[in-house]
Amino acid sequence: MSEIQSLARGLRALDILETESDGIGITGIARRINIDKSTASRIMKTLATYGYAEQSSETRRYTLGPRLVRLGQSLLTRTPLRDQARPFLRELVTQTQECAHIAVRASDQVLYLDQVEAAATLRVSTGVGTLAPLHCTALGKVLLAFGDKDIPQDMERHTPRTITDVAALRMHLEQARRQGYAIDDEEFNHDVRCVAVPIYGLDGELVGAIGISGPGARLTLARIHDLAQVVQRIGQALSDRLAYRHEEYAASGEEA
Amino acid sequence: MSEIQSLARGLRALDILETESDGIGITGIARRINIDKSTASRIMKTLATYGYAEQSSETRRYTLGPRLVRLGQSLLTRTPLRDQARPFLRELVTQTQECAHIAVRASDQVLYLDQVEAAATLRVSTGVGTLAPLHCTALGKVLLAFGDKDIPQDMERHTPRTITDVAALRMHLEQARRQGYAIDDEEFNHDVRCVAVPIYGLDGELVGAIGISGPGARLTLARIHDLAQVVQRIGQALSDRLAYRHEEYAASGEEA
DNA sequence: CCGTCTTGTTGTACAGGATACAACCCGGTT
DNA sequence: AACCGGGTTGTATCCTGTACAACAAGACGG
Repeated sequence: MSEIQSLARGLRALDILETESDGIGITGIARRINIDKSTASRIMKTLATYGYAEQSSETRRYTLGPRLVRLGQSLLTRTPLRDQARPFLRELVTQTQECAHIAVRASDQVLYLDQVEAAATLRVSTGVGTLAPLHCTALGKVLLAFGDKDIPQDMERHTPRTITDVAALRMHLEQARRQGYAIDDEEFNHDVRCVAVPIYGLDGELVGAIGISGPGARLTLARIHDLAQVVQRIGQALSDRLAYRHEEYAASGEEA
Repeated sequence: MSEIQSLARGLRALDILETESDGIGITGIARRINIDKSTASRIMKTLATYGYAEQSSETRRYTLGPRLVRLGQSLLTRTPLRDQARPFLRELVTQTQECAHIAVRASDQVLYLDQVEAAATLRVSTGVGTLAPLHCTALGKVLLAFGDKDIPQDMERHTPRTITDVAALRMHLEQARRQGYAIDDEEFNHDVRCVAVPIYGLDGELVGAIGISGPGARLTLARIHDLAQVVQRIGQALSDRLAYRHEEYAASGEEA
């Protein structure tokens, strides 16, 4: 009633296409979402006519369509944050030799907007566009601690160290707020630690988070608190930059 | 009959969201696609539950959802071409001082996978993910001339110089094939010229095109034929690299 | 503070459209 | 030629998407 079936099926089909990088046929899709192949055929045809899917003319198999590139790109570049942050991410990598990430909040998850990878062979790489939980990532905890929205209900456990108790998390966030940064001590992935700090916009409101992550052996707890200073400094610089840009806007855009 | 109405409406809604960067309300969407607001409400709710749209909890307005970032990114990174090509694009920019692009064919259009911008103040910038016609762009004509698929039927006119006659285009492509590169002489945008060459994969099949574009004043017809040599050299280097990489893959057998 | 207007959500009855089944087509294989 | 797996197209049925209306919640202006 409140969810439109055929639309939902089309979206699920897109989800399936994402997992099948070599393309998938009508029959395969029909099986995966338990519908008749004739229905699947019409769904895919509709997706194709709007550019959301594409059908190879020879193998007849479907893949993701070019339209999605544009939509995704449009969303990424929409927030000026991403472009502004790039040089700061790079600086972070050269100073720490670890991978740097920037993320914003998307409903009840962390959305990774961009990353710059470190040169080390062993490194932590999170794909751009990845969604991760708020309660067990450094970036996510920053968004919780320094933002005004509340904590999501379900705190799924990912490792033995994941904080799954609301009260415990609340105290943890309080500490993060005091020290100005949040860390993830193998709470999401085994053997991966992260530090992150908030990024503020022009009016002092939280717009995102920036941080680094690396393998536990290299990013020990002792070292991570040292590196936190570096991350804080660069996060502050980025926030300053964002505020500065805005005044430019305000000055030049006044008469329009 | 062959197109599923409610799915199509959902996709059109996404298209609309792309144009409305500040978000748009239910009523606005309903107006734009001529349906009742109750229907629009349910469509948007479905899109939101699957992450394709997102509703601000305070303004109630909808924007594009985080899911799309991932899908778009997945499609872009799917083809290893893009990552491989980046350094070559950069090299092209330093050698020519013009913007460089890489593109592949997506059904009957050119899909711009990536670009590197030149330093010049006056420059030609085409957004990543942009779709353009095949018959009046240098990249597109390369894909036609060196590929095995046929010429699309409708050749829309964009400038006075656009080639709109099939026979004329066929001859034009024949010439491009002979000289090894294609040019766009203000056939798509006024005062913009481009040169492009094919990129071949491991088995010698066409995988894409790479080229540069710039303002007509700087990229004169005389100069463009000189620069074609540079583009050809770099295109060749990229093709070699792709072939080489493939043998690496086969040898090392990359992990999941 | 109260009407009024706009905007979003939810019930509900109806009919229009999505669905499943079957027939058909097309390439590849035996 | 017969067979088989996979895709497309008709068609009748009934489900589901749709429009209308009522409701809720702000936003405004008097």
